[in-house]
Amino acid sequence: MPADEKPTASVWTRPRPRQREHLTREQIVAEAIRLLDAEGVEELSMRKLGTRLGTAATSLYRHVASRDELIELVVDDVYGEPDVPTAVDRTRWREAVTRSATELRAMTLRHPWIAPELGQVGLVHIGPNAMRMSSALLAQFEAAGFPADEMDRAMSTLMAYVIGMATAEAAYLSLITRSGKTEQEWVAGLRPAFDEATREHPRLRAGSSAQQDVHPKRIRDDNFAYGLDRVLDGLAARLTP
Amino acid sequence: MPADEKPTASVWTRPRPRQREHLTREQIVAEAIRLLDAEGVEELSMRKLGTRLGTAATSLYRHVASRDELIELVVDDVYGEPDVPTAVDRTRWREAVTRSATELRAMTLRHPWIAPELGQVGLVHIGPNAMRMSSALLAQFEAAGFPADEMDRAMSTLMAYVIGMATAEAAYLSLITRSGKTEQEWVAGLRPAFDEATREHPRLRAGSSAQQDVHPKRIRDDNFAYGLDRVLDGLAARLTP
DNA sequence: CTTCGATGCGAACACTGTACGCATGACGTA
DNA sequence: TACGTCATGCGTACAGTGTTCGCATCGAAG
Repeated sequence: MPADEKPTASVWTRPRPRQREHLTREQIVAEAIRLLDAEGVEELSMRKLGTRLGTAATSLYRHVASRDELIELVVDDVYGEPDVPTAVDRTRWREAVTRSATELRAMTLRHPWIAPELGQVGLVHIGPNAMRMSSALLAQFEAAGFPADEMDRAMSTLMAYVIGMATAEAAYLSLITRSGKTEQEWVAGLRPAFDEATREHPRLRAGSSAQQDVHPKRIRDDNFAYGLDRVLDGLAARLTP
Repeated sequence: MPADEKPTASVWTRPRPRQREHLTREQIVAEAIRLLDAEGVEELSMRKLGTRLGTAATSLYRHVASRDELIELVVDDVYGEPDVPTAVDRTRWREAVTRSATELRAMTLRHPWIAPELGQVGLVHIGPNAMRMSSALLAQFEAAGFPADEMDRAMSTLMAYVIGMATAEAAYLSLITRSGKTEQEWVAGLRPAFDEATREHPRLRAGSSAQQDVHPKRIRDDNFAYGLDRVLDGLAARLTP
């Protein structure tokens, strides 16, 4: 065997032709979501994703135009998760909307990395799942009795609240995850710095110190429910004059 | 003159010692904001920013620990822009809050790149400007008569709505800016694709086609005002039972 | 068996954030 | 005036990024 043989010349060194069960866009998106959930958005690189899928990074470009497009696909895929009620009867629209809002929040908390993307791609997505979701949500406001020219403003109001709130929570939880501590440890550890920073703004301290012992997750759930109720109160007032 | 002389050996090739008017953190932040406004967040690189300031990229690290920290500084600096009323009398809290919300939205629209950052850093910032702003806003809810344990929930509700709405708008406007067209051209150009995409969800088309001739900016302003009024209605209902 | 389009992939390019170490300036002290 | 010290600027380098290109190889169709 000559020493200078090219690597591809030997049957042994040449990589076995891989089992050609074709790489699909769906597999790529699914694995990307797994990677994003595990490591966050800035740890998603094409090479790392390729490795996880057992392919070279550049192979991904046969199925996806760019990293940005991949993220668009990933976002729309996640939009397929929330289970928003479709058929609604007139008297229970508020239940349905509450349920939808809760599902959307849960979606964002399951995938905290999605929040900044929503801020980059916008809240109006044209992916199929996002459209299905929006359409179903809009149907709920229609069933509630909102006139046609007010329906989408009502929906935007709700969506803005939900996304805004969930974004704040997601960012907060991402920080904690990156720090490697539990939420309670993290809160406790930050308290001195927080007290120091709020020395000049004692008002900001009032609300949080009252609930010092309550489980943080409970607080967040309550906060979300409180605001959601206020928003729905305000919207409902438009229906019964 | 020997041919192999090192560049630093000659008085002529050696760069003149630069006028040492020290680079400051303030200058860096200010120039970063200018660059971000002009080119967006992913065009902000340390080298490009250095060039604009007439320094080497690595010099920036004497004043700023990392790119991420720079962005934190930049975000807090922008939080210094909105003019939120501080002293409020009991009967006019709603005016004050409306004014604050409008200022916050304007801030986000002036600097659309800030929206994704809010989703990454969180809505609760510990920068001095962000804290001053939060404190002033909270004072308005206090003046309105919200009990201490409800004040910050009310504020969070409002902030979530404002940030959510402004984020959506900012993302939308960023897209348009990047396309190089005016908002009206862009809307018109996208209409066919939109109609195609909404073929299966005709509900989504209803609201937008009704306002086809209205100036888009007007629509956005109205949408924001509508939702803000609903949120404030819902909050106000807690004060006068 | 041959041909052909679709797919995987190695190499390369331009670019990124940032660590390191050296040079140079300004400044307090002798 | 001379020296030492410290903060600052910056050239170099490294590991990593997204993406393009061209070649190799495959499955299926003719």
